[in-house]
This record gives sequence, C-alpha cells and structure tokens, in this order.
Amino acid sequence: MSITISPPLKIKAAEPAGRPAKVSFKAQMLAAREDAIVQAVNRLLAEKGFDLMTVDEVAADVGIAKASLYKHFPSKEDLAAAAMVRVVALAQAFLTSLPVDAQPLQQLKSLVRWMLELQLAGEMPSLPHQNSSLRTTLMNNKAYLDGLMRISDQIGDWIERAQKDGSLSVSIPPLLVLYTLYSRACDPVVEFLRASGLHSDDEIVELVIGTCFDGLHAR
Amino acid sequence: MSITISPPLKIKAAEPAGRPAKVSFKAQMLAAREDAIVQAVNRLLAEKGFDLMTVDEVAADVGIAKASLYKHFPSKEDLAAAAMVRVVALAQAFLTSLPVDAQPLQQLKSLVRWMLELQLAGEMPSLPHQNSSLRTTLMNNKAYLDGLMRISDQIGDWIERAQKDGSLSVSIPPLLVLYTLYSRACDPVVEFLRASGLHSDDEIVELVIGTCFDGLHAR
DNA sequence: GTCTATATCGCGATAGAC
DNA sequence: GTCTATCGCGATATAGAC
Repeated sequence: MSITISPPLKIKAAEPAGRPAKVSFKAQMLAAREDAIVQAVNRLLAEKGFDLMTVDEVAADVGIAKASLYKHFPSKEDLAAAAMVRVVALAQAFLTSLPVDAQPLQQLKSLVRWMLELQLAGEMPSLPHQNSSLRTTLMNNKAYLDGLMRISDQIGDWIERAQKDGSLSVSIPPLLVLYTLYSRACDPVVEFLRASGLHSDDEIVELVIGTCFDGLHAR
Repeated sequence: MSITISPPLKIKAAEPAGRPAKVSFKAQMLAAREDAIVQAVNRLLAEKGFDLMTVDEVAADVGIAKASLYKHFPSKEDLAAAAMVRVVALAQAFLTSLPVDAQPLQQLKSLVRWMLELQLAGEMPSLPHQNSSLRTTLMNNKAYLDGLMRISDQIGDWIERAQKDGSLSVSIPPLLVLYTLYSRACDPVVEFLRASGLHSDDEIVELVIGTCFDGLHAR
C-alpha cells in the first residue's frame, strides 16, 4: 500500500526547458516506478518465496492496479527475474567496492558475509530450483546471465588465487567452491539459528562463515 | 499409473481361518495401499517439490481415483506429512543399523552420506520452509515430531561425544552442528554438481562430505 | 472404499473504458 | 499507462451412486 521511490525524485532540478527535459522526466518517472515494483518484488520474494507470492500482493504493495503491473512486466516470472537481475547487480557493485589488494580468501569471506547479511535483512529473494517456467525465463534473460557470469568470473579468479597462495584447499574443484559459496545465499541454517533465539545476527553470520570455511572438524 | 506394493503381499500365507484372518487381510490391504500412496508422494515430492506436486498426479501414479486418496489422507499437507514421517522412520532405522562401537564422528559422517545418497537417488522429499499451512500440519503431527526428536537426540549425543573426544570443534554450538548436518539433506550443491556432469555420484557424496566437515580452508 | 462428476476458489492474465 | 471488472484455467476438495 506504500509507494517507495529510491533514490528520491528531483523534479526538473537542473534540466533545461523544452521537450528533452519532459521526456527525461517521464523516463525518470517510469524508471522510479519500475524500481519501486522490483524492490517490492524483492522483499516479497524474500518473505514468502516465489510460489506463495501473488501478483495481487505486489500490486497492492506498490500501490497500483494489477493490470498496470502487466504493462511493465509481461509475467510473474519476469517480475522475479527482474528482482534477480537487481540482486546480481547489487552483488557486482559490492564486489567492485572491495579493496583490490586484499587477500583473495578475505574477498571470498566478505562475499559470503554480504550474502548472509542480505538474507538476515530479509532481502534475499528465494526461488524454487524446480520451477521449469521460471528457469526458462531466467535462462532467457540476458541481463541476468551476463551479470551472473561476470560475478562468477570474478569469484572464480579469487578462488584460483586463494588456492595458489595456499589459503584454500587445492583438493576441492573450483566449481565446487563456487557452488558452496553460492549455496550460503539460501542456507536454511540461518533461519533455523535465528528461530532458536540463542544468537545475535552478527554471531549467526560469523558462525556460518566459520562452518563454511573451517568445517565442523576440529583443527 | 502403476501400483507399487512393498513388501509383496502374501495372501493368507500362514493365517488361520475365520474372522481374525479376514480382518488382518483387510488391514494388510489397507496398509499396503497407503504405503503405495506414501511412496508415490515421496517420489513426487523429491522430483517436483510440494508446490508443483498435484494431488491428481499422486492419484494417477498410484492408480486410484483422487477421491479415494482423500479417504486415506484428509489433505495435501497430510500427504506430505506422511511422506516425512516415512523418511524420518527410515532415518531412524538407518541410525540404529550403524555399529554402536564406531567413533561418533564416523556416525555423523555416515548419516550425512545416507542423506546425500537419498537425495541423489531422487528419494529425498523437498518441502518449502515458508508454507505456513504445511508447517502447521507438520507441527501437529505427533509421529513426525516424535521421530524427529528421537533422531535429533541420537545425533546430539554423537555430537557431544565427538566434541569430547576432540574430533569435532568445540567452538561450534552443538545446535549449529545439528542444523548444518540437517541442511545437507536439501543442499543445492548436490544437484548443481550433478548438472555439471563432471563427477560421479560417489564423488559428489565424498566431495560434499569433505566441504561439510573439513571446510574450504586449507589445513 | 472406490468410482465419476462436480463444486469452489485462488490466481495469473486480459478487455476495454478513460 | 492506469483503472475496474472479468475471464480462464488448474488445483484442492467434495457429493453421491455403487
């Protein structure tokens, strides 16, 4: 029922008069509206998951009619795909914000920490891995695939360097490392631990990072 | 469309004549039918997940009418709950089949191996953790809760003993260990690795066990 | 208990006026 | 592009004969 627009609109701030300004203003409105939609979808995906999220809820949350949603996105699957594109873009922005001279293992831990915090903040969308129509839409989304490939390349680079400098086990295939890190984005241990009420969010993050990199076995 | 009955029926094998035998036979028929239903549900839950599994499919798979299903189980949620009760019972049977004198860490690894193999065999039902009606049904199912508590107690005992004998890290809360082990039952890494086609099922099992207990960090 | 046939309904998607 | 109102479909669940 609430309309969230981010970043806040600056109406015709430093724009020259005439048609170009008007077009840009319209484009800003459109982009802001679509961004509000995608943010609502992202939150609902994190809260209820794809199957339980209804398009009616999304429309009500954004504050527009359901038919208007379908003018922006042709299907529910495309709504979810847009949310995933946004998350991948956020991940990419986070990765590029990391110090380039840090040790590769620390980069990987920072990524996992970021994903766990996103999950704890209720902003990590959860999709079913078995919905074929959703998979088809995602696999046909060039923006999503490109973004996913770019961050995977970056992470893969860190994995190889971490294995070379001896901080990461060389007996684990790099692909397995990548998948293991990605899986932390939907690790049910996070919500289980939170439901237990025994640990703060920060403790949960550090505990899960510990089990991920150090394992359960005693050193 | 196929009716699977297990174990195979032995019709009136060593039964005395009279009413008791007849009642027992009927009860066997009923139990066998319900077991066939639960097995079909288990396979469909593993294949498509709860949301994508339809009651029509279950009925068609067992070879009976949908209305007949509802004579055995009052709702789709109860169907899934029955499958979970079965899996928990299988897990308990597996745990009691383990050698009692083995080291506790090996017991835990054996459990994870069993869960991973069940997943690779397509027999690990996958439920959404966010479906509230399903959660309600499960939390009201005494057989499920009792079975889950019994195996959790057994596992918790091994965890404490493994921490005492120095094979498991004492800096990890036992509850986190338990959750981390349980999470291997729905670890998406398994299907990702299988989809990559780079490893055999046995290799996948050992690789995931390795990342779970030894972590990614080099020793 | 099993069947056929049907009730009921939630949800994705659309028509058509403005 | 946005709205109100509605369609169409599939899914859970049930009625009633046998």
